[in-house]
Amino acid sequence: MRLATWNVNSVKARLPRLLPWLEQTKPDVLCVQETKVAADAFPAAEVAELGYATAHHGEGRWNGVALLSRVGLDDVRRGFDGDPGWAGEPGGDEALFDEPRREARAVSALCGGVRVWSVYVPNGRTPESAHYGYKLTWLGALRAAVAADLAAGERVAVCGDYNVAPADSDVFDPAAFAGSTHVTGPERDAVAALLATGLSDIVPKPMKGPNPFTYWDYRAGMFHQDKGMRIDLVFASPAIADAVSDAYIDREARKGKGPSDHAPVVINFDI
DNA sequence: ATGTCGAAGCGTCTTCGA
Repeated sequence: MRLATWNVNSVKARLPRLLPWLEQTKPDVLCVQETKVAADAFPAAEVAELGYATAHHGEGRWNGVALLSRVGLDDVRRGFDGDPGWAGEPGGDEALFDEPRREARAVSALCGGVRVWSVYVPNGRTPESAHYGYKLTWLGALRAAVAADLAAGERVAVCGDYNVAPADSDVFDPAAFAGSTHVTGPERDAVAALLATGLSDIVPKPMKGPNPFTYWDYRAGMFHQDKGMRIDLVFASPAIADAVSDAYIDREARKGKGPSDHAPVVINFDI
């Protein structure tokens, strides 16, 4: 089975890159993040022509996650129990409202015998913002939901944009991130706690250079200088992790005309 | 490392988030 995850930064804008990539790479399952389209606006017909069924969880301007599968797509779950929701404006960093609203940041389904999750973890903005607290709480709730899947005996792969670099080696210069989100102790602890439910971090090999980065800012030639981060992660339960035959970052997809700022992570395994 | 990109609003620019 070939499983991939890709933050496409708008599925509408990225369709001219996504469709050829699917044809070339032929993943069995692709986890997509930041679709940025309403629930019914995912280009499902276009990917269906390539043999993929779609489960999309979307809300419009922000967020949005999807699963594309050609090996089955059963028991689809949009969101998860315990999701705390965000009590602010969709784009703001302050909590303003009494009633948090759940955002389209997680979808899971059974694909080829695996409970596959596509997740888009809240950014956190700054460590001082309410959004940062939301990020930590959200990760804690995700941990509980994934633990329930494992307790139910499912094989599990939690894939997506975690907006956390697990280690200093996952950023181009730790000093440049002092005081920033993505590298703080509490964020790394929350990700470690998710792993501690019984998952392994499948670290992909970079196809060029020493750094396993999956994201490079569009600005300032960051990609060409390889000033990136590893924030797109695949966490897999033992039956999968022990069966991985290959794992790589498709940096070719970050090149050329109209790329996403994230590259796909692809893993192959035999179960 | 703040150099770009994408969405949305009533908009052919501005604002915001990432």
